[in-house]
Amino acid sequence: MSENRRISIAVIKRLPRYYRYLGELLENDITRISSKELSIRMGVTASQIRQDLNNFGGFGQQGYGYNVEYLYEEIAKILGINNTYKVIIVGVGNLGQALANYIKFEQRGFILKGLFDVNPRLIGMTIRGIEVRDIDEMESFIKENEIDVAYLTLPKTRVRKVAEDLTKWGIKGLWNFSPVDIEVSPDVIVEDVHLSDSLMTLSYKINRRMLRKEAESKK
Amino acid sequence: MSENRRISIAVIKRLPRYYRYLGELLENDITRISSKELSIRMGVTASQIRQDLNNFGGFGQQGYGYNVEYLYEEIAKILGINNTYKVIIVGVGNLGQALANYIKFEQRGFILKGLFDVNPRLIGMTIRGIEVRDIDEMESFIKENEIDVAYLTLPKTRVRKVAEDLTKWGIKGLWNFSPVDIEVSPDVIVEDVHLSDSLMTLSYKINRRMLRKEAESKK
DNA sequence: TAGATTGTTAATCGATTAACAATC
DNA sequence: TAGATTGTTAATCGATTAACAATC
Repeated sequence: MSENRRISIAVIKRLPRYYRYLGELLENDITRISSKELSIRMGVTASQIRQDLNNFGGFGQQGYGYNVEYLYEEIAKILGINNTYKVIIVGVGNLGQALANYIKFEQRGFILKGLFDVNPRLIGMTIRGIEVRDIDEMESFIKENEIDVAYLTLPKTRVRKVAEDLTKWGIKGLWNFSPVDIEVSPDVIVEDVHLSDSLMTLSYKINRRMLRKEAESKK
Repeated sequence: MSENRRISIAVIKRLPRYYRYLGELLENDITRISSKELSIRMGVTASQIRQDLNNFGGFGQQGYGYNVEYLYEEIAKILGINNTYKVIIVGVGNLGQALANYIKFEQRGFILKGLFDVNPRLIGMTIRGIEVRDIDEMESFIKENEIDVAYLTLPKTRVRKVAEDLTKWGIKGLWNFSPVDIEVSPDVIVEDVHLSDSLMTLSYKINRRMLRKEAESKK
């Protein structure tokens, strides 16, 4: 493997899925797997699996396949989920509260440290023992607690300003749930979850399916 | 345009983003836009925009560009968000509740009709005037109310069974938030929101950024 | 009309799949 | 050793970009 190979985003997006399937294999006490067998389970080509993995190193063994536990751990390392990240949530509405309660993210290394909102009715409330603070306190909080990542679950009108501030204050990553594209310095990683976009894709596909059926029934 | 051209998933996934940008243009009273100008705003090529749109029809005019409002409406039609879909949410935990409260989805045509859970403590509760029902009542409810779509926000151990049932009962689309891949008949559309996968992608990118910085500082 | 910009064909680029020598 | 399966190169396929004639 070459240390400096440019890894395409398509490959990166597939890694969590490999990780998920390997986790399931582990749960079922399966200790080894070939790219062929895994490809059948996942509905992809064996070639793609081998190509993808070999971007990061040779984790398999000729004639044997892959050791499930070893590969699982290696992918964890690649994904960086052995690290921990200190997290704040900005915007403690419905979605912010839901994410705050979702403990599975902690298992991926994302440790919730603070909650922020502008709404006086929310400020002072606690979720999982963490107090909701006024957004004015955010700068000092980030610096004192060395916050790495912010989940952005606030109204879209305020997102750009907040993202700008967070960038200034040294945030490393933003998990953005607002339906806007954030433009910040390339030093800050932005990962978007555009729920509305996802729903529109669903709408498109349902619609197309219905149109197809109509067309067929006319034949 | 050819009615039966196979549209790639990449194109479809870009449509909501076009729709979003056109909406912003409308808000700013911009009535016309060229592919060139839009490409600059969106950070893509003008060629890609024209190619994408021409999968569905010629919406522009030589020498003029595109009429923003017209194109906006046409994309809405393509996405099928002028239709309405009757929705239930299965699993009224944190995320299910958050989605139930999110009225923006209604604007996209997804009308919430029912909430279902197995937890006796949740059953009977109401959100936005909609009662949480026992999951045992789901079959009759779907048939009586002609439900089109289910949001799946229940624990992953139960998702596969529920998806199977819903398929049997004639659901058209599933918006799946569980970290599992659902396999149902091709008549049912599944759109996944894998939050955990998204978070791992964020982790990967932050990690890579840090490794790069380290490497640079050693030079 | 002249200038602008589309719709569309052709060229390029990148990602996926196939093939197979290396090797466990 | 013989069989299995990887890692990797080569071939194919599809998506993106460039170019330009058509036309408003």
